[in-house]
Amino acid sequence: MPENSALQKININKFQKDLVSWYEAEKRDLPWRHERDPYKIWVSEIMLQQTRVDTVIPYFNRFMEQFPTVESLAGADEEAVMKAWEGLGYYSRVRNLQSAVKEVAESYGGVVPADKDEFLSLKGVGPYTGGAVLSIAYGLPEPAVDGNVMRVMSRILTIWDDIAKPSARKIFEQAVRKIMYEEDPSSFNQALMELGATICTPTSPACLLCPVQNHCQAFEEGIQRELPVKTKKKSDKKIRMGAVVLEAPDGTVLIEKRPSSGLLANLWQFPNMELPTGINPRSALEAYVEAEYGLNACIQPEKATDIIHIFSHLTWEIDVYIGTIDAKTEKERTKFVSKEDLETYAFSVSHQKIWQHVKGMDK
DNA sequence: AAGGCGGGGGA
DNA sequence: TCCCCAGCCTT
Repeated sequence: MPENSALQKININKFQKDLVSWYEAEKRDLPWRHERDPYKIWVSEIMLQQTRVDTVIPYFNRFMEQFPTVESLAGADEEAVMKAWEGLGYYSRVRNLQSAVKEVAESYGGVVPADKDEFLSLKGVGPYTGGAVLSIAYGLPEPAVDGNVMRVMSRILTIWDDIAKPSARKIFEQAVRKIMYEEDPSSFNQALMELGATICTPTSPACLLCPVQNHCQAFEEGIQRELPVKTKKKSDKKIRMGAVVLEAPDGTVLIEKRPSSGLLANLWQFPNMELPTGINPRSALEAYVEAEYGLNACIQPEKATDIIHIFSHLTWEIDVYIGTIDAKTEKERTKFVSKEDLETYAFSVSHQKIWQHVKGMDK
């Protein structure tokens, strides 16, 4: 909680008016801003978690064409839903979303609950998403504290808590509650986020264009660049991977579905392994294919390409090989698919790149 | 409280 | 390079 003095310096009524009138005049035209359907607002908020607006827009439009209602998503084929999310990242979001939507269909008669406890109990709905949907779709005066809001509020009120710590969120939620514009919580919450996204940016905020400059205590003291306080995360790990595209005599290719939990859960991939140091990747892969799939692989000696893939917490360096197998034995999570069908499966981006490269070699 | 979980764009 | 993005879940 900011000290009382910080909050008391704010003329709350004027702050609300300056912020919301700026928002009404300047807000970006975004697809979900044409919608009132709580389901559609909800989907947009899930997609927007840790994901930029420009990235989300085409995914949102396609998703709404494919799954326009609670019922359509609740009844949709899981593979089709994963394919619609392919490339967007954080795939547990869509698994949880479909699970939650099914619960809405079954337990709430298909109506997204407007009750805070009920909505927050759904899978994948946390404090931010809960506040966002309840305020935007139902007009409830709940805070929706994301990274933008913490940055904006830390500057307005000079809040020095470390926003990297989970405990900080409650500080900002309480601050937002105290200045909440009860007449229009939807516009107020979205205005705080819009300000953070377009004016009150992390580095070099555009304070001279800011509609609430007069209310900003960091600007008054000239310390807007020192806020918010955020500790750095540790550097990431590097992992060397070997992957192989194996073709059967009939021209089909072996793919495998990843485990149902963990990194890139339920996405499809080519056979791959973490490479032990000091061992020939080709022979390591042949032994792996034999042990894992019971298949006798003949892998070309030269690697086809290598791919660097950077996640937020680790890096894969993938050596890619191609080869052939003489038999087709499918196991529980493997499939042999034709080259035309392959692109109907949802792959991680790194393995999409593997296929793009191998496909191009055929010419 | 800390770490896993994707991918891309901007400084 | 590093940061950060309309965060949530598990441990």
